[in-house]
Amino acid sequence: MAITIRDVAEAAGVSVATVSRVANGSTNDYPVRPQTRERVLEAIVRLGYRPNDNARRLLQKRSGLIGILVPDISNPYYPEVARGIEDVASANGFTVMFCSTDRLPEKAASYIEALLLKRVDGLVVVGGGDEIQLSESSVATYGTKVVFIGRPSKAFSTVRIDNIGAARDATEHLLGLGHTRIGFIAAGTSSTTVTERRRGYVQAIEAAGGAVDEDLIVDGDFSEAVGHAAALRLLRLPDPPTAIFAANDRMALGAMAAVADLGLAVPGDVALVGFDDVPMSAFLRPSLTTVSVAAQELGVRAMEALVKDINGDGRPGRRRIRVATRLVVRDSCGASARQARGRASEASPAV
Amino acid sequence: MAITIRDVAEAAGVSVATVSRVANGSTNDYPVRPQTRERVLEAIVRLGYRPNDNARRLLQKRSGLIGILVPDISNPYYPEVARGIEDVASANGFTVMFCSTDRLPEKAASYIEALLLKRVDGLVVVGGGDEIQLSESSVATYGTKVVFIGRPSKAFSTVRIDNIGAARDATEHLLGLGHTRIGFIAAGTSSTTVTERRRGYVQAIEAAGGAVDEDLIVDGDFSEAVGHAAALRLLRLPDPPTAIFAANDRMALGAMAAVADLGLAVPGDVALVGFDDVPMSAFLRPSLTTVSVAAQELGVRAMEALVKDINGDGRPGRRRIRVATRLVVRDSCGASARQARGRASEASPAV
DNA sequence: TTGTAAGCGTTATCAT
DNA sequence: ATGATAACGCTTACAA
Repeated sequence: MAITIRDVAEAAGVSVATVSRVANGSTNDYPVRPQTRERVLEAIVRLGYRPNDNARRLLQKRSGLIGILVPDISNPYYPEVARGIEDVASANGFTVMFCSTDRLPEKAASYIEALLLKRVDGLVVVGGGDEIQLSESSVATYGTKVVFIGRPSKAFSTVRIDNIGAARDATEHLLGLGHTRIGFIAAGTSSTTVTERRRGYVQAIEAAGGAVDEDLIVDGDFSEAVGHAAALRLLRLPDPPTAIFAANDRMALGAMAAVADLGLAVPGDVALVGFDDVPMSAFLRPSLTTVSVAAQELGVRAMEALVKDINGDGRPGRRRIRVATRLVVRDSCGASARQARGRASEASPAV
Repeated sequence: MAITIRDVAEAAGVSVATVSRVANGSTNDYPVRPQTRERVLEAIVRLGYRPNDNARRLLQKRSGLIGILVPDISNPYYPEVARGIEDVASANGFTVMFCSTDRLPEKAASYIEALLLKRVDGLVVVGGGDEIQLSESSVATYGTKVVFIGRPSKAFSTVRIDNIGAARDATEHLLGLGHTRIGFIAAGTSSTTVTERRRGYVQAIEAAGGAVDEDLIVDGDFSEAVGHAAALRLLRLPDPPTAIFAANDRMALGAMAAVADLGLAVPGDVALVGFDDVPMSAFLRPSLTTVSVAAQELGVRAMEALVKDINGDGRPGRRRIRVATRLVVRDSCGASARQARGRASEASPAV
């Protein structure tokens, strides 16, 4: 039904081999007489011919495909990571397939299966938790190279941030501001990202000689709604926290709303710190103090490692790549309280 | 190098045809003796065999692939649309390839080319502007079915919202609240989405007997940063607007920050209305009044149309599908000013 | 410089 | 119920 290489060959009066040679002119500098090349090119354009990628990939070892598995496409953090991956992938001639598991085991499994079926050359698994089951052997069968971002693994290469250290820093920052009761809004227990951030939180408190009050740690997922509910619960405690550390920015936004809904102020009544530094966070008012993770860089580093593994002729290196984080101190934590206070009081008389 | 159907056949002591039959047991109820099937299945599992999708697709007419082109993956609106597409795509056995053009013509062109090369069965183009050049003929060559979401087309099916009407409603809402000077933060001129929203804004003002002040219309892209800058410019005008209508929620967030940065209050000094109703908007304080567009439904409807076109045996219908929008009145416009005021004053005495 | 032909890994058609 | 074998559309030795 569609235009094939044979149609072009016939139209140009040459063999299919010649057509193939000029069609791949970019990657292949096989000698073809200019005049012939011209004729073939003309036929290609006239007929609108495009080589069938399936056929082409069939006899090459590579599919040229990279699969990306993210837990939740609606979290603005993941698109940033994806962009980093995407940039270096396309720079290296790979096409990216982006799949969101919604943290559902069945969806994750079916995507992994589909990607393996498609013989992706590489697989990037970003975050997520137990829902993702990826055996080393299943991936090894077809030599698929794998790299994890933000999740641990003994078997595969990983690109990670120091969640524990970053969370400890954030918590210490709050501690340093004089807070002793600091709430922590976690996000499930399945994801190591969160358990690590939680550990950092605990470490900081214990290092400061404090005792961890389990009432101050409340579970969530990663959404605004749950952050809102969690903060509400925290703030209605008999002895509520004076600061809240949320495991991600979206939940921090929810928490910020909860504080306002209770007639309280950030950071005056409740100091707030998030995690991720998604684009919106700088534009909240008060602007959100948060841990900046250079999401795009995570993607870049991961894909760079993948490209090396794919092009490399042996078994993949089990790389352990670390990307630095940075606590971005803005207004929500109260460290710059004077300025924030100033702004707020300016606002009051107006209307 | 990898396990092929022949390896399995040999291991199980059967022909490749038999292996193929049991490997496709799900879609194919060809009779195979249970005992034989068992043996083959065992070999498949033991060897970790997975049929090569390229080879398989090569002799079927369909690729089973759907391409999605979005302008900007970091805008939380698009992932919602993508999820709608994704859901019905996978329910119908299609795999989705998600591509973000970043509004760059070269990126768009190269993605389109790659998707056509891959013989995607369907292509969903979401939003975007001039950067996307898609000729009817290039797509027709391989029978690729196309549907546009939120962008007009004579040639292809479209799923759209009534941008003009929705923007008019939003503006009229502001007008009804007593505002006469209403700023509009646009977002480039290339996207019809924005030109239409702008037209609705203009229509509402003119219908109310007002004159459109070009100074009150300021250009932007779709980001928070630009919304912030645009609002700043608007509010520093000699005769600043008392209300601002932003062409999307991210810019509205930026505008909200700008208002606060000038020591003013939303909605007291400046009423604010956005467009999209992304998840965050309900959790801003004041919560953002915005036009809810049911992004997911857009995706669902588009993909449903695509599935019909792909399965349908003829040329695709040029469908014109409309999805309703709804103005979600929250606090930022001041319509529920009393409550909002109440909350704010509760907040003041606290610390 | 160009053409011929042998695969690539499947599925589908036809025998058996 | 099972097995040969011919495609599918392409690239690439190898021949010419």
